[in-house]
Amino acid sequence: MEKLKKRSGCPISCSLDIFGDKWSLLIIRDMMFSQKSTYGDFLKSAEGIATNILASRLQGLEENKLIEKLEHPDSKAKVLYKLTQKAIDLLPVIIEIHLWADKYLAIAPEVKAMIKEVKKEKDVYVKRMTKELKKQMTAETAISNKN
Amino acid sequence: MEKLKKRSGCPISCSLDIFGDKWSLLIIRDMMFSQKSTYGDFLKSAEGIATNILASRLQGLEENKLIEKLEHPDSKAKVLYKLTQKAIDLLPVIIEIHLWADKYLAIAPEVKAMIKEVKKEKDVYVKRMTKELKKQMTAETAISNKN
DNA sequence: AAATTTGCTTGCATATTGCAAGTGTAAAGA
DNA sequence: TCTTTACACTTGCAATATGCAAGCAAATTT
Repeated sequence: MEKLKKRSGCPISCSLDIFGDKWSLLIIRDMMFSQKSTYGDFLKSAEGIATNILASRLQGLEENKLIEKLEHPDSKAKVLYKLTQKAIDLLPVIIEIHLWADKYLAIAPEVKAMIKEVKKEKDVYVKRMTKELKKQMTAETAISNKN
Repeated sequence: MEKLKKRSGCPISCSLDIFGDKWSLLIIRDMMFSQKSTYGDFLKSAEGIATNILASRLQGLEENKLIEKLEHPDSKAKVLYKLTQKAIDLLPVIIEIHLWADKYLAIAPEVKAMIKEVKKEKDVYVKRMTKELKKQMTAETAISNKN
């Protein structure tokens, strides 16, 4: 259980209160770029998140309306996590981090193709990707509405 | 003392390893937008960082070459912290966070003017601001070179 | 010479993280 | 049907990080 404390009215501070940790943006990244959508999917990611931390981050993201829990079409045992528009709109932030990292850090070769594409036409890329994510978003309905 | 562990080759993950916490970006924000440059300045910020945390974050930022320690022109008792180009190039990330926060969070009225300006002409704003920060950057010389 | 400013460090209580193991329900296999 | 297995967590506990208050040394001011 995390507290929804607001340290100030600063937009950066408020934003960091929501996703300013080492894991939240990685979950969103997985959902945006790797079509991951279940608890098990997130556990498989390279960084190796602990199960309890994943649970707590998913809860935080849901509380902050960045993700929604859906019933999985394949099985009742599974839970399908979906990005909200609020999270999709973090794409520009995530893209800018990519560009910065590309400039200053040593990054894995497999992501360089995407970054190259972004560098060519950033706005076009963001718009296209946003549209695509929105399409995925509107595909199913939430179970949390049933409560 | 923080460890420089890299969880993966992902640009987001690597970036979060550097500034993915609740304080680092706030220090950079203070240096970018409020001309803060000393330890005492950072302590005065609205969010209320603890002295030991501030010291540890400044050290981390320096280790990651986002800031440099300079001797303060006014006094030997003071230390002047300065942004590097690497940190200045985080401006687009910070701007995008502002835009996202403006859309989804309740933010203080005093920052709305700046956001409005950004929304009008983002690229122009970023370029102008970057130039200005760079000008400030090239004004003094580092003391860490003396070691 | 004494008091104050400045930039930290130190000690300690509390909170968060990470790891390993366990739990409950649903689905799949025998 | 009975038994595994899959899945999404929860729990306990050790390790680490954070937050608060106090302390401290060097530089500056009074």
